[in-house]
Amino acid sequence: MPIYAGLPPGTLVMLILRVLRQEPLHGYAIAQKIRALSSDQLSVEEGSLYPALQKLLANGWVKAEWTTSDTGRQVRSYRLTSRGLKQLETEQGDYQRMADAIAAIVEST
Amino acid sequence: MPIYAGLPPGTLVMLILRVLRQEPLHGYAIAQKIRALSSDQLSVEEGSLYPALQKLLANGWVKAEWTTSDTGRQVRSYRLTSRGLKQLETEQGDYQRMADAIAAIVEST
DNA sequence: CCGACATCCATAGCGTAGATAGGCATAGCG
DNA sequence: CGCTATGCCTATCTACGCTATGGATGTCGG
Repeated sequence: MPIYAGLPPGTLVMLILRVLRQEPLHGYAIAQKIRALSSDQLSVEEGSLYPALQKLLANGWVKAEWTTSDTGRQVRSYRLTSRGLKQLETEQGDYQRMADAIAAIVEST
Repeated sequence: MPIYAGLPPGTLVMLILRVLRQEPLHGYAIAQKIRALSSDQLSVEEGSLYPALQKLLANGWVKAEWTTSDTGRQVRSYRLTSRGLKQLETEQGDYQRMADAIAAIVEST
């Protein structure tokens, strides 16, 4: 009876864009980074991640490139585009407004 | 185009329980109160609200009673139960953990 | 050497939950 | 009398993350 095991719906794209803002990463590394930065609070399942990355590609928010990782393995590296950065800022703003609105209710007397 | 026009998924139950903590309210008034407390940022559609209230009733988190409103109208008033209060505290804790985890990522260098 | 395990990419189908779109009814007001 | 706001409710749609599954490659202990 899971309320929501993993991520709050609507935040996955924002979080992916956010971790890609600092440096290009491949899929698996994106999931690990989100997990690490949240101290294991948030987990990105692969069945969520890869479809999401397809969507980001389709919208032109990221560009993908097959490269060789430092472990000598073929990996698909995703880089944030300028459109992606703009989208990130929009989504962060939307999220912040929501979070503030909810906080206003929860903290109301 | 906002990703989510209304509420962030997973928060509706928490918000209903929260506004009922202060006083019993009928459905329509719940929606208005959430909207007002959030300065019109959050809107609860009736098609979301009433099914959610059924769920709260089924779980024993609220009790319903037909009463007469101050406008002389028959309304169904919902009152928070002790189980509902406990549920509210759980959900607020879960939400806060999520919000903190997301903030940690968004605010990471 | 080999099997176990972690890394890595990807898709199909499912479940949950809010949104949309209706239906029905009453009170107040011009 | 219509019009608007109030008030309750259900059927159906849709968005989105999850589960399950499949496959491939590198590493390391025994």
